[in-house]
Amino acid sequence: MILASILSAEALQNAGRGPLYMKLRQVLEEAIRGGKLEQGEALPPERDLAEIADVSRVTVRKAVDDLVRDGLLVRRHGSGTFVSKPVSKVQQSLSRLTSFTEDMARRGFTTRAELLERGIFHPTTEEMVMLGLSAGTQVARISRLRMANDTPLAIERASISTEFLPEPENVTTSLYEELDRTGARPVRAIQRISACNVKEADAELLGIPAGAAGLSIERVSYLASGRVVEFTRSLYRGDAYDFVAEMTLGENDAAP
Amino acid sequence: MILASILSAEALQNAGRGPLYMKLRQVLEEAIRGGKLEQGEALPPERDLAEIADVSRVTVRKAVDDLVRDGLLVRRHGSGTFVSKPVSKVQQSLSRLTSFTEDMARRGFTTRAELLERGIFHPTTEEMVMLGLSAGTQVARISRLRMANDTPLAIERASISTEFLPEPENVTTSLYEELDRTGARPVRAIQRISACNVKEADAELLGIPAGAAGLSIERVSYLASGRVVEFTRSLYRGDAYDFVAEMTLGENDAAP
DNA sequence: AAGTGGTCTAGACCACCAT
DNA sequence: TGGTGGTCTAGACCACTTT
Repeated sequence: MILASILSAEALQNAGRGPLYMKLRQVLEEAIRGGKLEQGEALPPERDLAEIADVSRVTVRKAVDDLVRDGLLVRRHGSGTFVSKPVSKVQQSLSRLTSFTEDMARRGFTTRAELLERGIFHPTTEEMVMLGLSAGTQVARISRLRMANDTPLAIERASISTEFLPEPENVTTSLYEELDRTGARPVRAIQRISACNVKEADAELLGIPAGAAGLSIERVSYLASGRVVEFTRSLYRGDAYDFVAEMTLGENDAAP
Repeated sequence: MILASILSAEALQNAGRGPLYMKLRQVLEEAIRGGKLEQGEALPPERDLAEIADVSRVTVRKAVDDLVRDGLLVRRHGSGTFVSKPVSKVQQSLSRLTSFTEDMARRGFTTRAELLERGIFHPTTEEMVMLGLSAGTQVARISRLRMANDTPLAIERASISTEFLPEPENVTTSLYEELDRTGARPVRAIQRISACNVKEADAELLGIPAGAAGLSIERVSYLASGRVVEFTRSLYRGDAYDFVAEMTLGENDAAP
């Protein structure tokens, strides 16, 4: 076992300072980043690691926990712990309003969407405010898990006034295509981008560990008339998605 | 102790399903979000929590770990565990190129910057590529911890060709002000925004737990001539900063 | 000095996966 | 069935803060 020398109790003594689990974490991290452990390769079982490094299994788990959170390792229950294959990043330009489907197609990715929810519901207070719904009206909701090349990339939860999308079941691939058909394609959108730690349930859908960083994007789309068409919350995998924005210096503030 | 009833062993039995630490986490989370625990209020000591809920201290720590990672609780070594005060979010528009200082001043925040590093150095390979430096030339670096109303908000690490910033020690508040003075104020910039889990060292500077979500922003700024002026990596607290982008639908792709 | 969080241990049992 | 990760325990000692 090659790792025996890297992880020997003596090696740990000489590793960086701090608690044992940090030293162990650091040694493992260097082994991974340094290529001593190849992508997809299995780590020794936790019990073996504990014996090799002469620490308790709890300490091994704490070190591995960190590396899993950082995305360097992947645990598979009952199977083992493996060095992850890095996900290549995808970029989206912010200067142009496009749908996820159009966006990915342009890059040559095959996209797929798994339907999580689709139908007509009673609006939440937030939906009423964002979409400008009057009391008693209903709202169409479409929640989808977006995949690019069969890797989950984002969860998208869209709310649309039934006025513009009376038949949500017609939406199969692109929401914007269907809005085109109903004559309600938005021409302007405002996005709010922030970072968050992905909660357990969403993390499971995206295939990432709970607590991993995600890009949360709230988008409100407008018709030329100024009316709000849709309100979408998306959650992108932080390790797989970049947003690119071009900005210019000038006195031209945002359009009305 | 009010918590005794909320956290009693029986209450835990009836809480959501899953492992003990998840139930405990959920009960605590509901108590916090439901306002049963006020902001700034101290949680009972871990040992007490363990006894109240009739679980081991390790299990209590695992539940609390999660809530600390999510930012609902703050641990203070030797002092206690407290319900965090939420940080109000700040927004930055992406449609206009502004400096941090200008940006915050417009919102009425008082800003302060703690200098982390400032001087002239040998460039890294990345800096040479990004700034288009020729071999043997040097690079000016300014790293600062940005604060708004005395709360750390971002770490900013800027690299500038010495051609445009021969005397980095002149930069006190705004980098752009100094570039204005040397006649090298950029007119265009491209930003790449992504989410990441903040590493220990940076987390400490920002006053957030390691692993919390951060917005990583890489910015390359250009002169009107097209030359690159600066290359900046910023790391914003995910819980305190939003980026807002306005987009329009159209055939107008990004400018050359 | 007393109380708090931070780390660590040895051992146990369960749930899942491969064979 | 045997090996793997997932959870849990009781108890110990250390480091830091408060009094």
